[in-house]
Amino acid sequence: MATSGEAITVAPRQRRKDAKLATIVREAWDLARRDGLAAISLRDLAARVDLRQPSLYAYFESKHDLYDLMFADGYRQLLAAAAPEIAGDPRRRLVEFVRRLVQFSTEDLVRHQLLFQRTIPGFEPSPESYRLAVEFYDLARSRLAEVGVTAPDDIDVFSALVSGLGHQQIANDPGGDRWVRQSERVVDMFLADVDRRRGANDGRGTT
Amino acid sequence: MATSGEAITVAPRQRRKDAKLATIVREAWDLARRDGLAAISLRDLAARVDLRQPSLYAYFESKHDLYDLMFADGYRQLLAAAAPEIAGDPRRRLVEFVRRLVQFSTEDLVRHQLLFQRTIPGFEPSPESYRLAVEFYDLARSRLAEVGVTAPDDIDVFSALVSGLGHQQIANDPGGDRWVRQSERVVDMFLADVDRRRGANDGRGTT
DNA sequence: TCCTCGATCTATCAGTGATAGAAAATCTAT
DNA sequence: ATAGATTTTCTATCACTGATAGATCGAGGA
Repeated sequence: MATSGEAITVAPRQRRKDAKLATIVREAWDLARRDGLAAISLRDLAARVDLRQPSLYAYFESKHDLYDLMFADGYRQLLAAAAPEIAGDPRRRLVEFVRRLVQFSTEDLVRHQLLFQRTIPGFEPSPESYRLAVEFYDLARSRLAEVGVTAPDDIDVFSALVSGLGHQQIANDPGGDRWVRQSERVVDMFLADVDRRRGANDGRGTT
Repeated sequence: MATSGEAITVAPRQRRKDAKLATIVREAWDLARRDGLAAISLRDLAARVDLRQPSLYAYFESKHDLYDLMFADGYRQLLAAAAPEIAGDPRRRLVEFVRRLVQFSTEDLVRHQLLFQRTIPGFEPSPESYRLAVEFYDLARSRLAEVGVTAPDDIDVFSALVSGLGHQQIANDPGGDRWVRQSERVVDMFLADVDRRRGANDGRGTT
């Protein structure tokens, strides 16, 4: 009675605030998609959630703080898109993982900019938000480990391949699949290279 | 006398204006590197070139137009960095070409953002500036043709590899060489993949 | 029922890009 | 050399931005 009483009485205010904050973040994404990430107007945003502009500061401390909320939200979306288990052998799991990442990039330009490009002057994710990013990179590393890739250089090269596919896709064929469909080829190319180098110095390759 | 007279009399005004415009663009890059691309203040910029803010509008029509001048300037820098001839066989020439591109990206974050990322809301390069970008991509295509790569899919994959190296380098190791030094490996990986696929359908690969 | 404190408001600030129109500087031609 | 024309720069101002101060309102707990 005592504990549940406390929890319930504290809840309603906090619950409404959390719900409204979620609405704010959702509308902020919508505005960003319409006008551009840096062009979000707090007055526009406030109007969309039935508030005046200064009232927003009850939900975040600054515009950068709003970007931080969106950053964390974006990485949660990424984890939700990338984490679900995939059936099949490790190679196939890696291919599908890559395909999901490139697909994720192409779905939302401004989300891609906020998560993967340093596009807002002065913005840096908070430690709490950054933890979500690290969580994602750990997930990627584990997918790679499943196919036996653990060397830092190999991981660096792999990260470049994936980010390159995503970047080209969104920059030159937004909404299409011109680079998404290269996912399997690029993974095979990468795995063949790792194999070839593991097979060792047969003359070319590493100097 | 007549023609040279005309040319000389018209020149001084235009020459001074061109020189001042060059100064403005140079100072704009400097401000962008300090404060961020989107955070350039026209009043700050004007103060640096001994003008008041409205006077800048004699040199460009809007802030987007300033970005366009910087965009063109950036691609001229890229062409200057990438175009010089390279000695050696085609493969070596391609490796060095890629190394130069990745190096170019890492040298200047905001330049990379303006040239390769759609970071300024609403900004699109003018046809005249875009022509410089096309010129660069033609140069890249010719380097690829030298090693026998002309298929659109191959070019797409190559572009993803290079942009991925540049992106990771500037995002995660600005000023360093963690991805720059993977240039040769990535080119060899790519060429081996093209060869392997040219060697044809030995069971895996294309479906 | 009172009263506290959280939520929202109005009013205002300095700074932004952009425009209008006056003043100053420079070149051209008589 | 001087008058006229043109270019360049200026001051003053606009609407809009993110942010802050302080008053007002309203729901929750005693």
